[in-house]
Amino acid sequence: MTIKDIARLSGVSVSTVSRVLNNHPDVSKDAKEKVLAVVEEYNYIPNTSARELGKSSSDNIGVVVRGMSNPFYTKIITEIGSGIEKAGYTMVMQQIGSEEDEIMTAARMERDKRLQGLIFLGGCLDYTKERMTSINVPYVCCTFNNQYGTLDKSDYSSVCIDDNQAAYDAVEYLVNEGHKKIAVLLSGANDGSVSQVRYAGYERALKDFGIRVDENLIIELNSFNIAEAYNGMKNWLKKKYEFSAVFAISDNMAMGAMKALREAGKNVPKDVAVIAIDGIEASEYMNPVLSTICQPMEKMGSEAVKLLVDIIKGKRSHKHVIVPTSLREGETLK
Amino acid sequence: MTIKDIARLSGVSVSTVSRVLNNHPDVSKDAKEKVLAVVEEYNYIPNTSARELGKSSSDNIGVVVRGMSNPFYTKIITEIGSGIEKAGYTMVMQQIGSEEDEIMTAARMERDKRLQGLIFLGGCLDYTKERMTSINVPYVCCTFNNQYGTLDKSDYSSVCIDDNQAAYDAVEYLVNEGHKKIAVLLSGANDGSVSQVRYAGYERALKDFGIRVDENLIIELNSFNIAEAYNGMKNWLKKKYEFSAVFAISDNMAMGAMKALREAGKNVPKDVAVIAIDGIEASEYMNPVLSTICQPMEKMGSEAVKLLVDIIKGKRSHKHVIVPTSLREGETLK
DNA sequence: TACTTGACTGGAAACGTTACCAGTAACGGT
DNA sequence: ACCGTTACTGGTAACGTTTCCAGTCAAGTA
Repeated sequence: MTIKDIARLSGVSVSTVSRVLNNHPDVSKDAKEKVLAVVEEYNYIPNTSARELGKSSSDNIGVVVRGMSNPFYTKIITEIGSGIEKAGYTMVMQQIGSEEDEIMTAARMERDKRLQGLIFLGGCLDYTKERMTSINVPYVCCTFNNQYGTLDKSDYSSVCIDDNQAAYDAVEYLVNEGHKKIAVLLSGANDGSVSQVRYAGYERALKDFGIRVDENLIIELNSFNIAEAYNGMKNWLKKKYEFSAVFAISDNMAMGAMKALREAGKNVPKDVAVIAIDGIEASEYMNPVLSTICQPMEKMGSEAVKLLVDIIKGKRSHKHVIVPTSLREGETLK
Repeated sequence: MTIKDIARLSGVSVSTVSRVLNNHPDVSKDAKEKVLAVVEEYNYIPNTSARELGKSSSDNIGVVVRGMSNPFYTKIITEIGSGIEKAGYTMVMQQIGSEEDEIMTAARMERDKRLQGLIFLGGCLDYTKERMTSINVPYVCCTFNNQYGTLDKSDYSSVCIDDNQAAYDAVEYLVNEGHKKIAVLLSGANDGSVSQVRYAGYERALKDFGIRVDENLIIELNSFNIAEAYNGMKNWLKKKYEFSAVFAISDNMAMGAMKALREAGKNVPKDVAVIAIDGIEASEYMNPVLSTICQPMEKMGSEAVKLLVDIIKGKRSHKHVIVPTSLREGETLK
């Protein structure tokens, strides 16, 4: 079944069929009906490859995810997927490990799959203006915004929370409960991005509240991995530094850390208060329930898609969206 | 940059360039080198649409996921994604809600994206022989195997654990601890599939150990959703049925249920023992650590891809793989 | 020597669309 | 009566590959 067969069967030309299928104007009601009837009858589906070749473009939107194992991303991806679908595009997802280069991956994808746009999820700070020249389609950074990077704000879009402020808020909650020795659980320089920004918020808060930053209370991990947080915390606890609270820059880390605390005989929240950022579902079912600054994951996903699609269609220019956070008062604070 | 340009620049014909790019035999070493040099120099990437059109086929493998929100699937998807990538194919993923029809979705995808094969993740029991005739490429069912369905075993492949036996094992552990009043948390008929099979294992075990099935101890939910398990358990607890253990057919459900138990003042495991099936990462970090029958998620994902690719390439015929489970002895058993 | 084989090559017709261009017919305004 | 416009239509050249076919040339064989 090709467009030619449809043309023959409905008694019009190939051009007319193509016009009908693409909702072009200038086609008579009569012709339209005839064509659609035949299309319906034979359950005809156009050949995507041929269509893409003809148009020299596609309806593909690329999604590059760094570290999909973090459950925080799952919800966002789900939302992005259905958003892309609904907008009539196709999602082409590529997950990459921490060692791979997402910009090169994206550039390859862009050409290979003839992408119309890109969404980066969980990216890094090292997006530089020069490197991004290899990307020739509009892109949206979801969950980070290259705040300290060299990118030109008018060259891309972003959807994220105010990470610095979220961290600040978290620390403020702890300080208000009387905590002064606040350990911070973060991911090392390589994984950069969000981790660094949130750390900056931690530092800013401490400074504001007149608390000295204590190097010994900084627990640096290599990733956002839950198991690693567990091990990292376990090792750090052996050093017996004094502390009364933990600020984990992600729920996942907090979950790992809490297990280590429990095993070390520390009661949360009696002995140690814990707060984090993310608001994933699992952490709401822990015992005790994790107190955390929630990111509106669904909204972030749908917003990223909406933005990108509008930009692709030329309906708007690049924009940087800061979505609001909310506190989940769990049982780990006091 | 097209194949024509490459041909011109390397002084050979288009055909030869095509042959080089596709690793066809019968091309001289000399020509091959010249072409590859030019390809390298100009960083040429073939046009996928044109290639697909020319071959009237693609390198796409479809993945249809029902309910990606269940973290159990995330790991499998990750593995499937990288497996497909490594095999030189492209993953086209489509997630569907509980109300959508995955067979129709798959059939549409197959034609639209010119799929070479399909992987179904988290499917249903209602795959019937007639309905599956709309799928004309090989497919692999991952995490379920249509055990009670009407499909012909030689028409498809599957990779899953022995769900019936896993449930049996779980119940056996409980019985060995002396439990007789074992509540079961499962997902209602619509969501069928795995839930039904596991329930059958529960029943079989009870029968084997001389315990009567008590309708009151069957807690039926509408999905595998954690929040729903929480609410379902909460409501069920109001009925004050006597019970000493809970068998949840999935980790996610167990996590929801445990929160409800906690809030009802029931201590796990002192008052109530809990066991589940899945072995997701989060449940290992709960307090208490969930005891569960682990599925080898990575293996299941990679196995599914390997099987499918081999079948696509004609290297083997359909096969049904049962992967082994393992017990994670957590802290919810005694 | 003549004939076959094998290794390699190029030309060109597909593949199934889109988009441009030219063309027709009907209709309104001068 | 003529022209311009509008509403529609069909023909056909792209789009960038793959693949088939026919060919060349050199080496091996009878």
